[in-house]
Amino acid sequence: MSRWQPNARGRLEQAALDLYSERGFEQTTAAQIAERAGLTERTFFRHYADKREVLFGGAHLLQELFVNTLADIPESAAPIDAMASTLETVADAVFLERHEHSRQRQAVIAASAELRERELIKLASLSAALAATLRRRGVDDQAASLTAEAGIAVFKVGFEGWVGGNGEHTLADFLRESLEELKAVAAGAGRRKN
Amino acid sequence: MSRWQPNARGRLEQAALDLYSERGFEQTTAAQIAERAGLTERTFFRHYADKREVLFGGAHLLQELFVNTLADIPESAAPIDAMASTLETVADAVFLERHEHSRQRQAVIAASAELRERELIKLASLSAALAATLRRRGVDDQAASLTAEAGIAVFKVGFEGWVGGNGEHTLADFLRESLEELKAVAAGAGRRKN
DNA sequence: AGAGGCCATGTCAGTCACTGTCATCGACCG
DNA sequence: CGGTCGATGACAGTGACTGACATGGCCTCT
Repeated sequence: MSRWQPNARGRLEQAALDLYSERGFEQTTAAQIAERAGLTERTFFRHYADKREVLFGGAHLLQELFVNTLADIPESAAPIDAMASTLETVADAVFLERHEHSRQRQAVIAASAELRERELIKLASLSAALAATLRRRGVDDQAASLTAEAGIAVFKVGFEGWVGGNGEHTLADFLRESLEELKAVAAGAGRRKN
Repeated sequence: MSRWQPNARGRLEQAALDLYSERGFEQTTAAQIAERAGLTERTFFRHYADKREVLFGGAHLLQELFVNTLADIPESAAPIDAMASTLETVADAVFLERHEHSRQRQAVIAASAELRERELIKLASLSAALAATLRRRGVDDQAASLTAEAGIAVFKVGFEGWVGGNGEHTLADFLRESLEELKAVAAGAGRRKN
């Protein structure tokens, strides 16, 4: 019999997501999350640097997956194709079974400006890491930054479409569509309505 | 003789930028900013919703300028060209005489994760406003989002180059270069080093 | 000119995010 | 069995931010 229940982090994350969903992020105190998880406020802040971070615990692993996936693609591929392939691979590896979970999580984030800020800086960090990986593959500085930023833009737009959809199409489907649209736009052929 | 010195907001902004530069954002308290501006902490928070916002007072006006500029471009222009033109027009209207000021401000922001978060959400807001403007011009939803995101990416990369440069070239110069690079990247021709 | 309202600011008390410090106590190691 | 370690608790403190109310020049209306 151990002194504490196991998986403190997991309990904190679950309690936080539930409370943020029920009453909103701003209306939830760290002490309430800790209490629901059977811990104290002080312990909450030992596991997470701040109230928002508890929703982004997986971001580091996700970024690693992105970077490793991109690094494993043959350097013969054009940067934009390497990015496209990376996005699709990660989408299939992580987001195939998570439509409902992603939807709930995204709803919570969208409802709070503070959480949106945190999500944006995570995406910026991801973009910087992808750009650095492209540079290691021999891509020019500026081209690497722009390829990574474009990839993130494609991901944002595709993800938004996927989360708002009914689950009939996979995230990878949305990403392919989004990438094609970006190529069309960059070529000066932005699509008109209808 | 009026009861208070005029231009409270301006004094607060100057005091904040100075203090953030001198001792860093986290090491500066709102009370210190207010004191240097000859006001109280409470008054600081009457003018700015939080400690970060004092550095972003002009963002709303800048966004308006972007949107109005884009809205004034003939609808016959391709979306990406309208975006490109908008970026250059704004660059020449606002950032011609501000190289040193932009450099100092950007250094302060880059030094603080919290300030970077705030900057990212301002850029996201700008992107959303530009996308909405493109939609009003008859551009398809997804194409509008991607054109706006691409424009912001071009702006980020160009701005970074300009701020890091010696002032020989204008921001508009950097933006043109960045846009060309994005077009090359999207076409599958990302530039290699050297 | 005088009355009254307006509005930017001051004052003060309160909540909550987050931190530093020290105590506790089961687990594990030798 | 004694000692160390690691996760947690307890508690006090700082600083961001808010709500409520007071103050006193300034403007308007008469």
